[in-house]
Amino acid sequence: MDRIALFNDYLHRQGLKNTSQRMAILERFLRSKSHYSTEDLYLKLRKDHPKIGYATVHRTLKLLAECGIAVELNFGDGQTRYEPVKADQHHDHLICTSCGKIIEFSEPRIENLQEQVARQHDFIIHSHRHELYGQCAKCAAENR
Amino acid sequence: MDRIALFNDYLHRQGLKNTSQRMAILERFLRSKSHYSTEDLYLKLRKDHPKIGYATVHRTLKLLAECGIAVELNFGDGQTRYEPVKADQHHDHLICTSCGKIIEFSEPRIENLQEQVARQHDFIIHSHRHELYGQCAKCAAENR
DNA sequence: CTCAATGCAAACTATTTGCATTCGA
DNA sequence: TCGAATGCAAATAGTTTGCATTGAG
Repeated sequence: MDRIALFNDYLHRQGLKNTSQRMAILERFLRSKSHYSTEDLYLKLRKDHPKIGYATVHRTLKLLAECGIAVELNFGDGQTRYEPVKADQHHDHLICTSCGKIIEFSEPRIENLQEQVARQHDFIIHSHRHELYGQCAKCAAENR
Repeated sequence: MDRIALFNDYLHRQGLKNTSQRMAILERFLRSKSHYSTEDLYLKLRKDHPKIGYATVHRTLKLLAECGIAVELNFGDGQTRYEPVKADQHHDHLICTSCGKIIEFSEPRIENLQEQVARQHDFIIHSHRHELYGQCAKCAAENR
């Protein structure tokens, strides 16, 4: 089941409605390569769908996060970002604090260790956030 | 050098001044066992120092973060929290999304893997954030 | 038809800032 | 004395909400 079907399914189960706005937002969101703040996505959508309001984008992103299609990310700059969940390839982030570049990484050995830690504390992990902040090669070279 | 001396030193190097408010804030902050939001700390301080303003607490916490005495934490609830850095024992967090309980953990093997990942991407890590969200044993039992 | 969704503007919340006054060095 | 710090109030920024209208089922 693809994510569009999954969303429709979720809406139906919750007694919510499938609107053209929601579809447009989801569709555009899924095409994203990077991380969208509500505003980013709102601005992108304006081009093809100038009538979609900011609040609708915001509410739809919340919905997508609820049903597991999106994850909320918070890099500490006071902006919440959303990114499509790829069930098959979980990843975390390296964030360059100089240029803002975001690199994705995934490291199964870290995930394993997380599970070990959780078990030690009788804790059941539902999600996690793992971000490494620093400088990318380019910025490190420039600031020399 | 303890952290009070370290702060004084930092202030002096930056041409800033050591005030009674800053000392009171630092002192109270260091006694904290948990994580303070600006407001938390402001309220605690009101008892003994009713004249200290919110903005001063906020600005001092920023200063403490700058000089490495505090770290900013962001658990995604829209509140920035600060916690004293313990140079000797870095740790990350397990956060119960049911009761809000926060458990600290540290796992050197994860830190090592982080370094490996960074190296692979020509990245220099300055700091990181690693949080595991889920349910603690108690909440998991209750919600059954 | 009915109730959820939308779009707009207004409300909120946490954070940050401007400024007159106070105070440390 | 001089510039930094303070406390207050006001400004911002991001997020969320109320409500009249629209539209899906």
